[in-house]
Amino acid sequence: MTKIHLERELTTLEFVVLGFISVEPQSGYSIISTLETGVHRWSASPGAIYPILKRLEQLGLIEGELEIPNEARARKMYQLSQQGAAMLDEWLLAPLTNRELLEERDITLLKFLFAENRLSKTQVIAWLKAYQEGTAHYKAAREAFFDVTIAQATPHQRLIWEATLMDIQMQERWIEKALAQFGGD
Amino acid sequence: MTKIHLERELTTLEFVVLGFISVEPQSGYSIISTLETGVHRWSASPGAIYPILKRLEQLGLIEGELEIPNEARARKMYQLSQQGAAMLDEWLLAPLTNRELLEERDITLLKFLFAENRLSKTQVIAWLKAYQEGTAHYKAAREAFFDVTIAQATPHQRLIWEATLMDIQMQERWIEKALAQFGGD
DNA sequence: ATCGTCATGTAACGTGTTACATGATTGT
DNA sequence: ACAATCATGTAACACGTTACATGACGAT
Repeated sequence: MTKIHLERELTTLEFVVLGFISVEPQSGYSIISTLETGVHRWSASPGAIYPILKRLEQLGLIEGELEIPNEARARKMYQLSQQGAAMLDEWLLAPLTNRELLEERDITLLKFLFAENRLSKTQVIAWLKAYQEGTAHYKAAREAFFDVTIAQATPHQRLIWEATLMDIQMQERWIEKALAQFGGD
Repeated sequence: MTKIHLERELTTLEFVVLGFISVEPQSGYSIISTLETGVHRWSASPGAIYPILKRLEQLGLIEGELEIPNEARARKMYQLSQQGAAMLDEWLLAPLTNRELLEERDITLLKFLFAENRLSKTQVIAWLKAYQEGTAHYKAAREAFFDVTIAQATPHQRLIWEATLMDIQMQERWIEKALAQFGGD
C-alpha cells in the first residue's frame, strides 16, 4: 500500500465522489442522482460535481471514458485508478476526527458504506473498534466539560446536554450492534 | 410582531450570532470563545465573525457600543435591536426544514437554546410539538424509501439504515422527555 | 409538437477558511 | 523580560451554490 502524496488535501466532497465511484463506475449525472435521493446531506449541484470530476481526473485518481460515443446518449463514465483507490483507502483508514465523531456522523457512515467494498473484514472490525474508542474518548471529554458547567446550567441547557449524551449513547449501541454482526470482540 | 423584511436572507451563522447576542450582549471575541468551547460544530474564525458583526450592525439588527474606551482593554459589545429580536424570533418560529430535522440537529438544538430567552413557555411547547410532527413525517418518508430498497441492500447499507432509524428514535425520545418537562400534552 | 428526463457544462457570486497583522494587558 | 491571553481586524483564497445554457432522447 503505497502512500499517495498530493500538493493539496482533497475536500470531503471529493472523497465522497471518489467513494461512490469505488462502489461502481459513475457518471456525473448518476452521482448527482445518488446524492439527491440517498442518505446524505449534500445537495450535489452540477456546478460542484463536474468540476470535481475534472479535477480528480487531472490528479490521476479517476479515469473517464466516453460511453457509446455515437448511437445513444453519450455519457462519461469514471472509474477509480490505482492511485485513486489508494487515496480512498487512506481516507477510510485515517482516524476519525472529533468533528466526524459527533457532528459529521453522515460522513462517518459514508466511510462505513465505502468500507464495504474497499476494506477487508478484519479492517472493518478494526475501524469499528477505533470508532468505539474515539466515541468513548469524546464522551469522557464532554462529561468532564459538563461536570463543571452543569451547576449553573439552565433547563434548556440541561436538555441540550441530555441530547448530546443520548446521541453518544446511541452511537455506542450502534457500534456494538455492528461489531456483533461482524463477529468482532 | 411586525415581520422584518430584508433584501436578502441571513445565513445560518448570522442567525447563530444573533442568537448568542440575544442570550447576553457579546463582543466578537466572546462569540468566538463560546463557539469554540460549546456544543456546536462551527469553528467560528475571526475572519467570519467580525465581518458578520459589521453586517448585522449595518442592517440595524444589532447595536454596538465601545466598552470602557479608555482605562481597560476596549471591546465592542453588541446587543440586539428590536428589529434584530424580531428577526431572530422569526427564525426560531419558522418550521424546521428537512435538513434541520435530521442532518443539522445542532442547529435545531441551538434554536432550542435561544428559545429559552425569546419564546414563551406555550411557544416552546408548540415548537416541540412541531418538531415532533416533523420528525414523524420524516420518519415515515424514510421508512417508505427503505421499504422499497431494503430488499437489495447490502449488510453495510442495512446497518446505515439502522443507524438512521436509531437516530430518529432517539430524537423522538428526546422530544418526549422535553415535553414531559415542560408539562406539554 | 412539446414536455420531461438524461446529460454535461460554465459563470458569477458569496460565504467562510487560513493566515497574517497589530497591540494592549496579565501572569510568571 | 517574556509568554500567553484578550481583542479586533484584513487579505487572499477556495469551495460550493445558484442560475443559466445547451442539446439529445423518449413519451404523449
